[in-house]
Amino acid sequence: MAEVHCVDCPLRRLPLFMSNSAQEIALVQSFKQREIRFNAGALVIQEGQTDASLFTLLEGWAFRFKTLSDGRRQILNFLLPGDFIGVQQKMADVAAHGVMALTDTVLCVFQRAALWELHRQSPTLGFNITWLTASEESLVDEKLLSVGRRTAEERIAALLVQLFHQAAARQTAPVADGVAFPLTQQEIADALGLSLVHTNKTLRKLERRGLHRIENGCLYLHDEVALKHAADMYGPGGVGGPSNRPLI
Amino acid sequence: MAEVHCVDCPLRRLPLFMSNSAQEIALVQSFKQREIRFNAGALVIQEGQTDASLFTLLEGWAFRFKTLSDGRRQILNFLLPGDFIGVQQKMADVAAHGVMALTDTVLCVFQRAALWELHRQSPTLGFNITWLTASEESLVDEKLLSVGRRTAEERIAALLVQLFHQAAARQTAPVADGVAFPLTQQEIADALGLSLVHTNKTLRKLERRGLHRIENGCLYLHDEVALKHAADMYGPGGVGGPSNRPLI
DNA sequence: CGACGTGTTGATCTCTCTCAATTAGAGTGG
DNA sequence: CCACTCTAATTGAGAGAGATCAACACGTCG
Repeated sequence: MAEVHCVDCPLRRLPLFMSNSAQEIALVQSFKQREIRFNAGALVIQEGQTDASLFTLLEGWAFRFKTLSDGRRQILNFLLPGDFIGVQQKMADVAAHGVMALTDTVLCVFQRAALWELHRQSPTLGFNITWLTASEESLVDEKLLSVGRRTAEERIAALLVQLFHQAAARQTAPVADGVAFPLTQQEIADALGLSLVHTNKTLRKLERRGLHRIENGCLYLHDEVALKHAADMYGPGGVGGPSNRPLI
Repeated sequence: MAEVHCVDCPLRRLPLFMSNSAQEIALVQSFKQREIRFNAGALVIQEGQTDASLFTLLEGWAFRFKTLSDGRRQILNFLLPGDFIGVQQKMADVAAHGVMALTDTVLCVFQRAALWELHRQSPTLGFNITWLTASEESLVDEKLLSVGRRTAEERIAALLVQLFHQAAARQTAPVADGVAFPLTQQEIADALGLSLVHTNKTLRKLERRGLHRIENGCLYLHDEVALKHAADMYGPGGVGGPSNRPLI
């Protein structure tokens, strides 16, 4: 149960993340309080909670979500190792979102003042936080385009392509040509604004057409070009391209 | 055509915005290059453009949007005076969004390096930029909930309530109990992921029920409680509540 | 005065939702 | 080892919210 020192953070070994100076790493370390584990399905942050801690996702997947009073749920985006959690809770004047663990997860917990102190003591890390926040917004933008204007088939195809790249960029041990994919169809549905049943039917249709396969919690893209075409995605479409991203 | 000095920025007189120190204002001023005007409908930033300037919206309304190859358009959020424009363009590794002027607008133009320099030279302003970015993301989150999980009627009601508060908070001269509302129904439709026709029908239904009225480019909420109820909004639901927001 | 943008309304059509039922796998307890 | 239970995936059938098509009204503007 030994906690990782930030210097030895396994995430820093991934090519996705840019390297920090020893000084920056020490600063981040000084704000780390502890690690905390959540089981799959556990609520990390409750909707409406405004005094949540700051977290960094170290292991596992989670997601941000919002719900309506009758239980309808919208998943805002998925969180993967290296993602920063809890910036909005301290800022928002509109009701905040919840965060739920999708798999068993390990999080690094930072004291609440860290957000400000990082800005104050290191402009570079402060800038990185802005970068991460803006970058997460881009993901939500993309999802809003999907949910607002794409058909069910296009939405599913877009999600598969995007998550594949997000997951691949954080994968330490490449599992053949597939990536770990722990989502249930209900979660896919809630992320895309679709019903469970229609999500299933559309997913099967794409699978029968040979574009992808989901098996034993792994996602394989058999025809990424066709998927991107089906999704009307003509950009790079993935996170983790040429440029690196900050790690706090 | 005299350009405003940041010290005399009319926006600072609004109760919505928190006050900055003279030093901070001078710093912001030092990065201001000029003002620029756009006519209604003009493209401020093109989709995919990654070298755009930074702007602050001084007068008028604009919106951020994304489109698919066949022209389907999703409006991501509306921009009102005081909003900061262009942070994502410098950060995103996914294709960026466009920005279009909704009315005739005046923008303050900042040099591109300002984003980093503000962080470097003033942790407070750097923190404010993070705040603004996170706050904008909250708006997109809320819209994603609408588009993904609310019915057409709920979406329209939610949008009316939200825009009413956003507009009211920036209004200098209160126009009776209404606020300026320059949106066409097409733009409302594109913001909510609905068709123009269905938007019109739903809008009329709410209007006939006496919940609101749109007349001569002004929006009046006749029964805000009922609208919030119709929208399934139980939080404060508005931007610009008790706490002030930064102005860059 | 005609062209154009915006708003309005009616009539279909269809994509997606809801309801219902079945299968398969993983645990659990007797 | 075998019922029993629970969750997740799957498939069919019918219903409905919202899309599309088509007309028309109204104001502005060159």
